[in-house]
Amino acid sequence: MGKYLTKRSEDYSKWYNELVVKADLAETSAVRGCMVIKPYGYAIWERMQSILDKKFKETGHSNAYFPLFVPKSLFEAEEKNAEGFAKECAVVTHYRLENDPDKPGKLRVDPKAKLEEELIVRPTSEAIIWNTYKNWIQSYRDLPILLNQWANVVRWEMRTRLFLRTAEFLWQEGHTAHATEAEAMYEAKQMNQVYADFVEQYMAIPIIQGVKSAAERFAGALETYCIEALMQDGKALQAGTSHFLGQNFAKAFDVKYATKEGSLEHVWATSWGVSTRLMGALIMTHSDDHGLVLPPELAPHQVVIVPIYKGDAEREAIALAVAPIIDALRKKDVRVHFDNRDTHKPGFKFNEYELKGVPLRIGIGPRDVANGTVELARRDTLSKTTVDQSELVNEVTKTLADIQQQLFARATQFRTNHTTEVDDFDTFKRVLEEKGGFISAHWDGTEATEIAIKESTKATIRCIPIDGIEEKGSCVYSGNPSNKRVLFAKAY
RNA sequence: CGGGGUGUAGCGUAGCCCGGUCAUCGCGCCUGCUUUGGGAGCAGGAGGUCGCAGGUUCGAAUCCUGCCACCCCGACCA
Repeated sequence: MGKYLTKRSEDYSKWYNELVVKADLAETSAVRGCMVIKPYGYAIWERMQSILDKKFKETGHSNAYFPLFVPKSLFEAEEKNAEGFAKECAVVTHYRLENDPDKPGKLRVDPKAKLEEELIVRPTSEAIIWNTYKNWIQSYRDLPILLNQWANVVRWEMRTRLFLRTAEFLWQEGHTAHATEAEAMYEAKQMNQVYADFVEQYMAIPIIQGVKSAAERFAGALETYCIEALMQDGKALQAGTSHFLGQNFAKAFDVKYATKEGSLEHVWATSWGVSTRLMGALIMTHSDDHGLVLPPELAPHQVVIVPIYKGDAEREAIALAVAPIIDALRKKDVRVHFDNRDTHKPGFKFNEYELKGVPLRIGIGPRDVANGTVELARRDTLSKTTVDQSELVNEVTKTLADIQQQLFARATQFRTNHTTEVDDFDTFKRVLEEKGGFISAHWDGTEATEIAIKESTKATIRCIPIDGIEEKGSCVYSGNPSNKRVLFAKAY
């Protein structure tokens, strides 16, 4: 176990926070419940952004930007949405400070500068966007509108945690308007699939696609599609959601279009988003007691080269030997970093890059220069091999692909081992307590049962899997008939 | 917002019950020499309004009151 980290089994929560800080990803900000994302953490987020952005463009979307502030009257227009977020809104009430006459050198809020209407700092942008769409849509010719925005949002949570639940977070939110219900439904499902592909193929995190129960549904949605992942401590994490909003927002903001036939109809809507919470999923899925483990597809540096030398002469000789290696790797689009700092020893660097999760490390010293070899070390297995320099590029690209695949396989195996089919409530409680993970069980479909189970066990329905098999059974709690299993878990 | 806990150097901490050479130790940082294939060693050095504000006292990191911040557990949540 790494000497920087607390053993996971003892206190996962502390382990996670320490890891985030030690791996130089983020720290707690002076602002309550917010976080500072540090350069290394942000570099990972940028990789996610660029990959997702490309996928959004490929599915016909464009980026745009809408205001941070939402006038209260707009915010409250869609009642369910407003009610859902009301308890966690930051509100701007004034627009000016002045010198405090009682405390020299201090400022106070100028009471004369009270806003006539309060501004809500967006917790999500449906309201401000649909108020804008109203002006953009008159005819079926104006549809569909397929927009995404990269933005920050604020939700004044009671308790916060780096990456998983911060008062301010970064995300993307897609907001689309369609002429027909079928089109909007297709869009909502399509974007959930985009998320699923991204998280599995790039982040190497296996997910379950499903729909939310009514109680867990997004405020204002008719259907919420989601991807659910399982963390190493046996708790579930909602990694992304895509909502079919029906005509709720169109009705609330009076957005109608003229059909080909000349009638006026409300438009159909979707919204979908993933956030910096995905960083939390990444950390909690792959990391071990030596630190972060990054899948090669996301790692800002896929390979780090650490030189080993005594004195300036050796240092220069190794730099000369390294130069063609870097060139060859970059030609194959491998993101490679040569850490030639003279201020830290090799052993220190080895540990530093393990902590930061760099997938592959190349060590090269005088011995290697003489033999035409390098030492290649894998982060995921911590194994080391000696590789001929002539074979290096092939070996690196092959190994990176293998690491990507192995991480996914390992996480999938973990989830399989921690998914339990259960048919009676005593077993349900025992499995949840002793083993954790997903519990696949029959549910009678009522909110009353869902609430009762939650109150008794703290487990919630994470999703109703979309590829679930029809199967006759009886509800694990009420015994009433059910035709499909759903996934329960304790969640973040 | 309810319950519990913690605030001492950049980080982690001892001291607090029992007020008085107690501001302790480790990491990190700086300088020099030796080192460099898994977190270097030795020597020297810098760094602190003991969370903030009051109070008690001859004297407060220590006792009392109030406030603030953070962490954990609830409720809430991407």
